[in-house]
Amino acid sequence: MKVTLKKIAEKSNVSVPTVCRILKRKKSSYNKKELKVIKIANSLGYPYIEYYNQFKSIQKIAIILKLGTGEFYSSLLNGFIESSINTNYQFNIISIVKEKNPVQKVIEIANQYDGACIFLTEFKEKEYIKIKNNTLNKPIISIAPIPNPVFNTITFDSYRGGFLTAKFYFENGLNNVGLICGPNDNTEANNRKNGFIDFVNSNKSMNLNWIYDGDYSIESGHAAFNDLIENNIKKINLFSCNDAMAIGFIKEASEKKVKIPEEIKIIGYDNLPICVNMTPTLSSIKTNYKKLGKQVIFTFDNLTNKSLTESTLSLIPVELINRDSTKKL
Amino acid sequence: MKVTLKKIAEKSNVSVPTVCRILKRKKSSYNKKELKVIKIANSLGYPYIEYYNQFKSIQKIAIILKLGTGEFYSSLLNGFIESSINTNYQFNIISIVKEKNPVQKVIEIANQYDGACIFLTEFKEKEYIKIKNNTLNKPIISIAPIPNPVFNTITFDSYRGGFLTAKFYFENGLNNVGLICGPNDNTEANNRKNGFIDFVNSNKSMNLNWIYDGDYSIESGHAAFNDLIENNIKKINLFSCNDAMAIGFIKEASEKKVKIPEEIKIIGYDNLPICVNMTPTLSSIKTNYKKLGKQVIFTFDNLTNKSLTESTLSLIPVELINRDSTKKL
DNA sequence: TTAAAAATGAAAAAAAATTTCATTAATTTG
DNA sequence: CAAATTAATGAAATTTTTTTTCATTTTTAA
Repeated sequence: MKVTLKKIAEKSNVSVPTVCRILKRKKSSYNKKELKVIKIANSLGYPYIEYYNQFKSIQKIAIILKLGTGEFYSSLLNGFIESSINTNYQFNIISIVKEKNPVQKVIEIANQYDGACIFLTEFKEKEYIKIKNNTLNKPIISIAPIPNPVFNTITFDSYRGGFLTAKFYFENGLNNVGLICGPNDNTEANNRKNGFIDFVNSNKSMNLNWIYDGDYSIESGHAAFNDLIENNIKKINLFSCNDAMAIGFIKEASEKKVKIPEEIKIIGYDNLPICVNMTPTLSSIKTNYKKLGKQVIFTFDNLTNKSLTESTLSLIPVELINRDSTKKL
Repeated sequence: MKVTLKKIAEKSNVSVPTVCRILKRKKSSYNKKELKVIKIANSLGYPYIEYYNQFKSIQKIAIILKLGTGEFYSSLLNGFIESSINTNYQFNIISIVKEKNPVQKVIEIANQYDGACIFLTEFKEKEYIKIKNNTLNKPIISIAPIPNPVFNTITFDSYRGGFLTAKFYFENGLNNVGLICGPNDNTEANNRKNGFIDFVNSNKSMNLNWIYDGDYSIESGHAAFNDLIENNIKKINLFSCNDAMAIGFIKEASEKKVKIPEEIKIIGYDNLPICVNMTPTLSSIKTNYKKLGKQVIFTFDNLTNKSLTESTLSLIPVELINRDSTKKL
């Protein structure tokens, strides 16, 4: 049923004109009676309440992702939230898992908010186009890269991250390298891998002697170590495409008494807080999610203020943090 | 400006009556033209659109917390999200940090959603009462315990967790115990501590030989270890009120070549995924956040279906997971 | 090709919101 | 403390918005 002033008036024991006046008048402070009427109107769901519109400068943005366990998600979300402090943006984190129709769900959510920031690595061009066509006028940003971005995309320079890792080994005379890949349908994981491989291939002195296909999980880090041993490789310098797999790898190595960094060196990706509380501490590629969030907010400002332009791809730089897992001996 | 059918009609090149008919009619499927009108109405912010009301069975609940880094938050949120799969509830995670007036912020957020679930450990009775008085009719649940709950509160049986830990040491003949506390203004942390202390005090054979005041951070785990060494304690069985401090403690012990569990045994709290990927693996109190989420949803169902009753306190049981950090030698 | 059904917009009707205005209540001033 | 001023209120009138009626047009089905 539609909410009318009449109903609000009845509930609050004042006349319709009084309700009308209270709800449409903008004031800096409201007395008890006015607040009572406003509350009743709000609880009935009356849509035109100036009192609430006064605070409406805040943009509610949906951060849509597939949440999982592990420190990565806390770091990601925490950086994002930090970037929104003292801005007009309020980030609402919404996790979609096991949805029959995730595209439809994203469309519904985006339409309910003032904008959306999507981090769904399994979406491809087709899915994004469908979202775009059904969310007219909503500012939408993606933070998961795809080869041909439909929306403005802001992501880390993953290729550069992989590249820096290989470069580090090269510059330290460590030419015998190996790679633990992430999910191969994940563009970002592929970029990390490609940056590493491209550097190695461009330097004749370097040799990529082992590759393992992981899936970003700690368990695939365990499996990676066991695969390495089965292949009888004793000394190697590794790049794990995320920290979780590196953590699993180190745990397994520690149990099997294989020494890191003496025998095997390893560099992870994400620079999770746990990196400094492992033994050995884990070298990793640092991605600054607060920086990413700031760029997202900057882009939202441009999207809402100006007209929608072509979808650009912004790459936030990353850096290698050198710790004990790659210590020189 | 108020959105009227006239404006929608102008934008979509149809007459006012046609717009009216499209927006008020409930249908199972809509043709292209109808969808166009609905989209324009929606983009202009017209509030009475049946199309959207059809999906409105979904309850949007705000999960309000102070997000931080570390695996704990991922585990918490992930359990919550999992519990909402295939229900009528959509959880929206909103982190409030560095707010000048967090109480006012919570009130605003709660009023914008169909309900709220608050996890703000620094709030006390006074704050909750203010929230209650300004969010008439909104179902609100707290998952942070306070001594005298204002809202329905659902939380883990932290006291029991501490109790179980002490009991475990006692049953294994380990009577020389110590404690790393959490923030002392945090009711839940105090409950964990009290459960442990109360069991120890009720058993004359047990001795609480060392207490350290931590703050839940990894760093305070480092500090705790150094304090233990300064006090010249070599052998002890510890309960750390969360995993993060236990992780910091173990890291510091490993650097200083103090062996766990040979010299010191330690049990954490939260059972984070990292527990099984540390060396040694960390014994911990397991809190099942999916269970907690299910109970929250169950309570929401009761709050919305029936009238608001007194605020009850539900305690979800916890269990001790025994791993290498407390291994018998 | 024709008949029936559906969709449309002009006009009318109904409903809702807003303004006017006289009355009453509250506050300020002498 | 009383008079004067100001503010708040609701009935009635007015305006705006929504909804229905109905004749016409368009689409679909036979």
